[in-house]
Amino acid sequence: MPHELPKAYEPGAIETRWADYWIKEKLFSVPTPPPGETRPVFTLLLPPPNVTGRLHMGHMLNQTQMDIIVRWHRMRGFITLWLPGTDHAGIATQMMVEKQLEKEGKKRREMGREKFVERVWDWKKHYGGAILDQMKRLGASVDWDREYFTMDDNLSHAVREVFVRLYEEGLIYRGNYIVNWCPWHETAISDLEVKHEDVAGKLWEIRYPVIGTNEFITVATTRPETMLGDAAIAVNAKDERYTHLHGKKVLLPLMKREIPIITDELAQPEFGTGAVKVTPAHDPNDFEAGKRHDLPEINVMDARAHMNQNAGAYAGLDRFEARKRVLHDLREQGYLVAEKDYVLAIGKCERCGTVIEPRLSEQWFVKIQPLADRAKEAVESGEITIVPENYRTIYLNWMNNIHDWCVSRQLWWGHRIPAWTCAGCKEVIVAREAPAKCPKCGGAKLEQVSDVLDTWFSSGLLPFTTLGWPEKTRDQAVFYPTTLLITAYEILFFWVARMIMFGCHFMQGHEQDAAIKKASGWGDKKNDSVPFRQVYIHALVRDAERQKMSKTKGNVVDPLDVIERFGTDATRFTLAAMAAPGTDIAFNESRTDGYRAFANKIWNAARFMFMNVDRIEPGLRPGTAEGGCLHMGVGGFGAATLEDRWILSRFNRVAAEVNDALATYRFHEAANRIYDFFWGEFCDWYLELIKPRLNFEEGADKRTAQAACANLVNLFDASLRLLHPVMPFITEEIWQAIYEGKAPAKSIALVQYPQADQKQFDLAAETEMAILQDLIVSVRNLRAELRVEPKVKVPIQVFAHEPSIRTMIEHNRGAVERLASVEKIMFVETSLSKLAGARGTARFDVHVVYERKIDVSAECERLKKELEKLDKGVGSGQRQLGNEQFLAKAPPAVVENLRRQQQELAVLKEKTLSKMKELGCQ
RNA sequence: GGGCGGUUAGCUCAGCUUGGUUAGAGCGCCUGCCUUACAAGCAGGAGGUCGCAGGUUCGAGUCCUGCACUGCCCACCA
Repeated sequence: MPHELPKAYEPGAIETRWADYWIKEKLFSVPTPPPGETRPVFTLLLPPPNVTGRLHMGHMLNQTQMDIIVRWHRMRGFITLWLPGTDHAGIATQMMVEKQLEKEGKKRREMGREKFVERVWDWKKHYGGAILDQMKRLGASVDWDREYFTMDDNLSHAVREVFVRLYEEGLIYRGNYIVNWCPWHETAISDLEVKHEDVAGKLWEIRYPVIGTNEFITVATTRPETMLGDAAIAVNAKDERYTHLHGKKVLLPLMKREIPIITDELAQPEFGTGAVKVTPAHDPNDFEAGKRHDLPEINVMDARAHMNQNAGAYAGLDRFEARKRVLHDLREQGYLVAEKDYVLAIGKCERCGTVIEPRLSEQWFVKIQPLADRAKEAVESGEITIVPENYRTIYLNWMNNIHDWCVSRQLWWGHRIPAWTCAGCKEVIVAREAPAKCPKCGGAKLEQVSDVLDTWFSSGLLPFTTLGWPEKTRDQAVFYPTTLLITAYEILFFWVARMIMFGCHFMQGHEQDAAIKKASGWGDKKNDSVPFRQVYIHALVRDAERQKMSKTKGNVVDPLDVIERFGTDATRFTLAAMAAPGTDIAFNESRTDGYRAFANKIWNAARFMFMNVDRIEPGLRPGTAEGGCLHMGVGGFGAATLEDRWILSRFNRVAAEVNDALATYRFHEAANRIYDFFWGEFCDWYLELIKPRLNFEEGADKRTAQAACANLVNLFDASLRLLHPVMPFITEEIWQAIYEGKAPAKSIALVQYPQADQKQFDLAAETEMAILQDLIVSVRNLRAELRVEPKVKVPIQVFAHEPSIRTMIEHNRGAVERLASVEKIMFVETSLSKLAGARGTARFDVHVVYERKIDVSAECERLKKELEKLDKGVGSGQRQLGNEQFLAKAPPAVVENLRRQQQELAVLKEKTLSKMKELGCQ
């Protein structure tokens, strides 16, 4: 059946068809390998997108890179598991559903917890995971049979198990501390969820009258409303300005409360007045100081950051309104001394932007140091490697300055903390399942603690909970540790660090199946408790102006829109080609447009192939591709020509480079190598060179055409396999078309990735081809210089510097004539380089025999520029060659190269000068 | 207050790990071609003192130091 492909590549239809096919055929589902398995294993956990999420460019970059690496491993024969799932995303999801309720005029609290959670589940069932559907469009080759949700029963069970164990080990504790509190969400959040922002604010100086004196003591604050909860004034013991006030008391303005002057390190003499107000319930430093001096903790705000009854006359006011009133009253009563401009870093909730209020409340914390020590060691020892390496330092620095992790959230959506309070004795019981009665007092009235866990608590467990933990499963033996984690820098601390801490702790003593571990290349790694062996941190995708994409700026590029217009393959290729490690990507559509053209190029090259196959050798399919390399000229097709040997050598070199680049996550290098090879070498040269062989006349010997055809098909097949991880759709489409339903596998994704065969490297062919290309390009240049009419074929003279070069040119005479519009080639035995319309190189001189028609002034202008360039080259070369140090110290090959180059430059210069003279240039 | 990155053609970026041809690509621009795979193409061309200043070296876009501009991350100093 003849291959009929539309003239232009239309990605849309093809891509959805194959994406559906891959899923329907379950091509990427991985059953648990039984004991005795000896193939290497590659495991990758998809960073779970939020269940409320929509696909953005960051996901697309992340998933493209993962899919490239995953497909590459799969094609190289690894048992390749890519595990997908979604995160329940506590705060984000709750917020979204709450906003939805708001539109219906309903409120979460009026609804009650049970109904609300039901509603969220409802939402999840209907709309959750839209992002996974979007992923399918990208061709992400994940195992859909293993899809998980962080609140699935088994994962929730594991979360409780972890919590209880940590509690029993003393690594989780409960207590009253100052935490970051979001008054909008009305919940505690972790340090990481607070974003600091420099804002121009004020520093107010307030004076407090010292009781029993006429003096005042002046303090500075950026949050004057908190003074209502002041418990003391602190001065530094060494600060002589205040020595005489030690032990005295001040009268707190507005509240008319007496509070002591204490000495504490909290007050630094250099800052401001050297005296500082102490508000234990509203500032972490003050809280510590309060503990040291046994001060009362006076909380003056409620959960919404409105002033409470402790705030006296200000009760009921919002904190910012209270601030205004307090300042007003202080000013009126003569206590406000100064108001200074001040730049302060205020913390905001990363989700809603509300200014964080430090709040004293009872929360659950993970005691982090013991976990962090191990997590640090895992990276320091190299059991986990982080790429690019500079993130290693960042990670270790963070681990060195880590604080206990507040894991409780005053939310309703999430994993509820497995702890119960006894109504009788107020004892808190932590248990895997709801206890029937209080173990202390026997009371049966037990109520579960209402807090839920930080989302990252459960996602930090995923590397092992998705593999069946706490059971000891075969999946764990095979797939744990996972091989790699590919993720964005943003969640290095949120997620990556926590997975390392939890993994090292809970999988301690775990051993991967020895045979698999060895086959996978981890035989010498001692520590199998780590959640992954490598971490690759990728860049951020920004907009074309390098701005961070954000909804508020309105500069978000929707990947699905880009895909719609340019195709998934082109979009994937763009991201891969721009993903040089370490630098952010400024996403630029014009690049994608260029790669759409690349897809079209591949498409049309395929049309060309099919056109010839159908005519010359219908039903021809690629031969055995042992080891992924090509076998050309086999099957009695005759000896390989120069272009065959050349392209085969080039292909193998490119395959080596691409494999090498992928092994080190140099995605841009892999993509560019393939691009340059396919377009610049395969299409521009190889296809052009074999056209005469393919265009055999009826009645002539068909064998040459058949050989060319076979080579073409083999090479195309191999190139598609090489490209497949980056552009899975177009490669699948053409690959399937080549095999016409008789493919050796269900998908190109399941056949072997090309590996370089060093035996196919052919330096001679590459050198000869370079000369031939140089000759053809030289003639084209000369034709342009001489203004030869486009269709006129011209005779050329060639002086080959060596007989072998002459032979080579003679053998490829047809190519020169065809590709450079040459009428005939005349070989001469004398140098031609000084003639007008001629060019001399190290290997040959060539002269285009044509009476030139030249625009004299334009030509003179051009020659003048060329001369300047040459002069520069000659100048620097002469300087170097005149330098004894250079001659003595530089490697001989470099010197030799320079000498030869100088000779060539000299000839060119002389020629340029004589041309100018001839034209009468000034 | 610490830490990290970027600065190369009009635009977007490679190249720097390992110093050595006349510094590359895509897009855009100019010239000429509808050459039966592809005008989303082909051939040719213009365009860069590689942010600035020093240093190391026979030789620096590449290594070192400082500076400038720019972006990001971390940080409980009122």
